[in-house]
Amino acid sequence: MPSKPAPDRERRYSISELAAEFEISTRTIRFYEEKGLISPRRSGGNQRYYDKRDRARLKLILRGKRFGYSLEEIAEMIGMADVDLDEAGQIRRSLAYGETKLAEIRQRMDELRLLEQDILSVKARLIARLEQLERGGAKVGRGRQGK
Amino acid sequence: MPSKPAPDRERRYSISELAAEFEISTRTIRFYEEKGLISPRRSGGNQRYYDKRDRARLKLILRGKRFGYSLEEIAEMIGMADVDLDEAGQIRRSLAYGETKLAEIRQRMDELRLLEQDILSVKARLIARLEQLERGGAKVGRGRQGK
DNA sequence: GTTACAGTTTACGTTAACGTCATTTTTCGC
DNA sequence: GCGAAAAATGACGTTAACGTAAACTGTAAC
Repeated sequence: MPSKPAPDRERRYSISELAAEFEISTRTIRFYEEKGLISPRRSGGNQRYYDKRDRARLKLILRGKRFGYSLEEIAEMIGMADVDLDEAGQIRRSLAYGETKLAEIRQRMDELRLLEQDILSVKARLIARLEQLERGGAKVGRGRQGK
Repeated sequence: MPSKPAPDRERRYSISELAAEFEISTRTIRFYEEKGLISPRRSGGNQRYYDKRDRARLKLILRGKRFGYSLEEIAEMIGMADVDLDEAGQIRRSLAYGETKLAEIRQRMDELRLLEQDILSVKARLIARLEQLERGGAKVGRGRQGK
């Protein structure tokens, strides 16, 4: 039985590498760190280095943002993903929190379906109107413009 | 054949009614109007009155927000929902725009599924750790805290 | 070693999306 | 017709989420 599984020389990312990959600024990444959302290690002369997990973390943050979560909310989510395993009680609490989030996500899915329906029905209306126009009909709507 | 289908006395909402229903402030609603997102009619002494369509509009705005769209982006979406039927060319353009949005929405759905997977996998890890704890095992993770 | 580029910290600036008065009108119940 | 509640308008304040500039340090190629 080998004493250690060999730490497997993990891939390291510089801040600008990640910035380029996710199309955000380095400032943004440092900002997330200020807010406690990521905590990369420093190498030699005080430079940040990101590993696989940090990268996944960043991905999660951006994904959360795309769904309208604030950084603070994301921090909570991550707090859950980050408990770094302590006490059983803590873990149970985190599991409960996770359930809440899952429920939220499922509701979001339903809402997305609704949004899709909204747009589809607008589409239908437009197509109908278009066909009417092509048949030479002329009719005016409410004519209220939001300019 | 009756000359007119009778305009069907539509339900009217005051600004505070809508604010209460959607749990936002009246200021917010007026703000959306400033930005051209809604344009309610005024009744008698200059007061805003919202009809069914305005209400649906507001709903759409809030839904959009929950998905991280900015008001400006939502305005675009709505621009589409609002063309108020002019020329056939315009309509075709709007239809194309709608297709883009639909594609976006479908991608969002995929992402939501990914987010769900993220959380589910965290959950699995936590449960595994919990069971280990209950069997009396003790092991420490990386122990990096983002405080 | 030096030069040029990438990274670090500090600090002030900016923008979107409202919040919060203060003041003036309207509306509504009596 | 009147007082209280609701609405309108205008103006300034606030917060989150970065942008931007300056001044310094580390790192990589030659």
